[in-house]
Amino acid sequence: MRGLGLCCVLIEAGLDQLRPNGQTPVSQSPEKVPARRTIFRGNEDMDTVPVLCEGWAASIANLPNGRQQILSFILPGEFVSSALIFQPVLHYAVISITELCYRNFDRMELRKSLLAHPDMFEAIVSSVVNEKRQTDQLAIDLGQRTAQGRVARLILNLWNRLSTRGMVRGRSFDFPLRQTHIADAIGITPVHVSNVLGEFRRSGVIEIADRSLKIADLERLQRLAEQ
Amino acid sequence: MRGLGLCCVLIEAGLDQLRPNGQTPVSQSPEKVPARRTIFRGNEDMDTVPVLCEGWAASIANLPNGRQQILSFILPGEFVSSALIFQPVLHYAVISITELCYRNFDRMELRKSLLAHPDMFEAIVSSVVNEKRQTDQLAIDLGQRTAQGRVARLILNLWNRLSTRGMVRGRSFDFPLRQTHIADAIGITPVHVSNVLGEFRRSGVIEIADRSLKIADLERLQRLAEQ
DNA sequence: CGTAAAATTGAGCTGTCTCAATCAATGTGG
DNA sequence: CCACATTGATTGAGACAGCTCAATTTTACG
Repeated sequence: MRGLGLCCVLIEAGLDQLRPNGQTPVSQSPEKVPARRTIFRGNEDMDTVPVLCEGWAASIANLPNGRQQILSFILPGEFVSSALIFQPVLHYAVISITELCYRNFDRMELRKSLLAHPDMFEAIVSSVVNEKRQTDQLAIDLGQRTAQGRVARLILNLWNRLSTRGMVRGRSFDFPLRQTHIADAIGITPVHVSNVLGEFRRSGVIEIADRSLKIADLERLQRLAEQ
Repeated sequence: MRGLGLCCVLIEAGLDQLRPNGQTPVSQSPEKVPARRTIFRGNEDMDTVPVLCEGWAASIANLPNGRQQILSFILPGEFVSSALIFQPVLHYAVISITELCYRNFDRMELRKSLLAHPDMFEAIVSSVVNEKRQTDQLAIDLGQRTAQGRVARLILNLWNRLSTRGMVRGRSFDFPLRQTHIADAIGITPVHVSNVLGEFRRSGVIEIADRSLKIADLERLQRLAEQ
């Protein structure tokens, strides 16, 4: 494990431009978490940088009025928050969606090897920038698109991200989200999520069964995503 | 100017933890732009990093369907996009709101001095992280808040950011935004912006005159911002 | 197997939108 | 510096997307 830990995870993370030749930081042993738990509370001081190894998680903002907004779904290989590499504060809560496993890396150790390995530095930077772009895209969707457009884009977004990780089977993939997750992610009611997914299903755009989603009509889904 | 350029701008940027003792990168001469122009088109390759010196700008996403979302208002001293320091692509368009002035820094030169000056590195990193937090906050507002909450929060947000730059007079400040800017920023119609601002004005929460905004009842505005 | 959580469906309501008309402010050329 | 043209703001009426509340069915889980 020593000297391999981060390397593996970062390559899993799709950061394959990274090929460290020297020592790399090691993680503590992996942590397992059951589905549907709060892993981190939000506004916590953290001196480690957690990376998801298996399962799905979400980062989520809890508002004083009881509402909540999911800011991102976290997929295997991704940092829980790449900002943690640079600042020791986790701003939002993190919940597990499925059963999952993550590893903690020591931030100080990580930062040292960042400066030592330029390609690692680039890999991390591009992960920070990607995270920012995803959030920009979320804001655009929430500000300008209809419920149907948002649902369609969420599905396509997950499909694309899972594709690059080899986690799809053609146009089908594991889809562990509850409709409440979707609702909190795209800013509409669970009831309305059900309506929209119902339309999509009845009109033959998608098929959902056994926590698995199939894109039955990609073109139509893409057209819906323009709304 | 030589050796002073970036230093000044970065201190203007509120990054006052920065106190470089050696050489610092220099900017090209400042560019002036009239109000209401497109400064950058979006999806452009850029090998400079622009920093706003005077005036207000906004970064804005143009959707194929004609709609647009303002992702951030850019105030004097701020980077147009801090991601540009690390990647040579500007993802979204930038428009001038008022007449303004900005400076271009050479990215390569900037990066070199980043690595040479650790406190400069920290300053830049915290500006990247701040930008991310602002976007997260935008997504939360768009996903979970009513029109009134969004308008109230936008006003408070601008007031806070201008305060740290000494650009307020008590609870009044220059407010060059048109209602269409507000509409595009918070994802509602210009018509509805007018309605909400009208309510706020009639109920004595704010006063607007001569492109200047006064927070007349801060507590009430903060309560409205909870919605 | 039983209980809790999630999804579906329906009825009625409301916040925000669209369209449109009017009025005020801002900018421009003669 | 005025007259006109353009852009921005206000107001109203009607429409609709998405919400709330609630009842029922289905699925998941200990």
